[in-house]
Amino acid sequence: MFLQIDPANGVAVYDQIARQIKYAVADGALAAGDLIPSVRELARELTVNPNTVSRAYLELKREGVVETVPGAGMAVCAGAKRHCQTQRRALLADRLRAALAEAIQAGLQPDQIESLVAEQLKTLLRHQGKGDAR
Amino acid sequence: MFLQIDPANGVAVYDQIARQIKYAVADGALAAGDLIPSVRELARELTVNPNTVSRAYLELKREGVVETVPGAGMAVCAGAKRHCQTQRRALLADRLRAALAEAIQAGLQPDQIESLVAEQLKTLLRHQGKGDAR
Amino acid sequence: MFLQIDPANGVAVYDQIARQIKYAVADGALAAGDLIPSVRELARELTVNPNTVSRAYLELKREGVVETVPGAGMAVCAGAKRHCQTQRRALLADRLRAALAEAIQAGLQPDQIESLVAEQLKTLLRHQGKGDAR
Amino acid sequence: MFLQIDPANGVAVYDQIARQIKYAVADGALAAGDLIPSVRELARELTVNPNTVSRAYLELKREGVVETVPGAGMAVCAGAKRHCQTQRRALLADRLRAALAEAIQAGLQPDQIESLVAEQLKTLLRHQGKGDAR
DNA sequence: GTGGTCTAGACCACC
DNA sequence: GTGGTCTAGACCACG
Repeated sequence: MFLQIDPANGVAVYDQIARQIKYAVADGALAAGDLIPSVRELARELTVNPNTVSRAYLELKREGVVETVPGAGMAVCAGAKRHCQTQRRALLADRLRAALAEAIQAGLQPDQIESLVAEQLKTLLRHQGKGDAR
Repeated sequence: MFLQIDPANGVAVYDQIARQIKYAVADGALAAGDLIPSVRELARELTVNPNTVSRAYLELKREGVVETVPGAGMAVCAGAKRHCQTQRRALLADRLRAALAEAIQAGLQPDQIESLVAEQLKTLLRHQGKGDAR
Repeated sequence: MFLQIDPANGVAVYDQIARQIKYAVADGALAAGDLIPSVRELARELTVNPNTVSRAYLELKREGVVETVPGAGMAVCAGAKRHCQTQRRALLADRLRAALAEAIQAGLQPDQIESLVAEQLKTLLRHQGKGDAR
Repeated sequence: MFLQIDPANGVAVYDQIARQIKYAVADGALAAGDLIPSVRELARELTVNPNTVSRAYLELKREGVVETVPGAGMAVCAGAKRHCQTQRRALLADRLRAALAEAIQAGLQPDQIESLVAEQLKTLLRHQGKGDAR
């Protein structure tokens, strides 16, 4: 599977898993009806405890992104794509807003903030262009 | 004092306190030699556990932002302003980078990200212009 | 056949099958000596794993509701009707008791519970009267 | 605390805990702002693993019934009472409807169902009146 | 094979 | 003291 987990990220592992699967659904990489990897399989692949994967899947089920198909595994729900797209945008907007708000509150001027954003974005895109092109 | 603490922020309370004091120093709101509030006073004002304030002050002392002035309290160190400005930039850059990195990893295109940033920034500045200009 | 299976029902599929067949026997829709569908046939019809149907039939055989007729298939036993009627009453009483017990434990007053029951029953009967009268 | 857990209930222990706390909130036994027992304390009291309690609390938090107060524990949220009352009614109505629907589908006549309900309810109330009067 | 639940015990940050 | 996360390993029902 296509997940990249960083255990020392601050963000909980189960959350990283859930989020990236939601992103995959939003992106169309996972379509309605597709089975996601089994708990044990993904746990093995990420070298993570099955409970951790299970918790991520629980979260996804709770949000209506996947449903369990008895005996088969867990499959992406019908209306999940739209839900994930909406949520993705809201989530990212929130995070950005929080970061920008702190910059403002810290006394940075708008042009300073803009240059900071531009700089970070450029760096990230360069890095991604080089090695991270999955 | 001029601090705004949100206990349900994700960010630890002690960290919010320390950070906002550093921002004040970076901004010149607190100048070298100025006394910061006593632990007990600030704790009462923020309705926060004194231990929490204490930990924030410990952090500030460790970083050389403030120093104990026997018999008086704690005062902003000489030279702290430059240090705080540098660190402020680094802190904010980190937060911004994290948010932008997630947007990239979520599959958003650079132009989508830029428009998201611009939108959020505009909203924040408008709000701040009106009432929130503390 | 006349079975309606809901795989996401909480109740196990094999149990739904076994129960509905017993209900049919209790009701007289299946009489002593009648052949029930073959495992493979019913499995195909319900788009369910043959093992699942098999398990349901095993349960029915174990309870003495059906018996294997060599060379023919499985037939409803003599005397099964009475047994099924008794068991049907017990099964349904159990389910009702569980639901009512939870209502009591949730702090609802007896009259509140009664009105809830009456309301649900009325709705169900109206719906069944219209289209769902299979 | 006032919880009664039956580990052999079919219903998951964590679910029993979460439900009964929600019922307590709906009933007013727990008011907004009240701290619920700590994970470890309740685990000890119910002789259950702390993880199980934790999972129940996670569920409650997710539903907006409680929120964590850093360093203090978990407290009932402001609007929780109404939410819990609404949900309690919906939940119980669902369970009743399901039980009644099965009775109808099993071929019972409305008057048979009514007598079944009345009988079970009477038994339950008598039992509760005798020993279960917590 | 699948998911779901539970136990036991550990480590962490925060207050 | 508090909650949050993770690991490890077990048992269960279901298909």
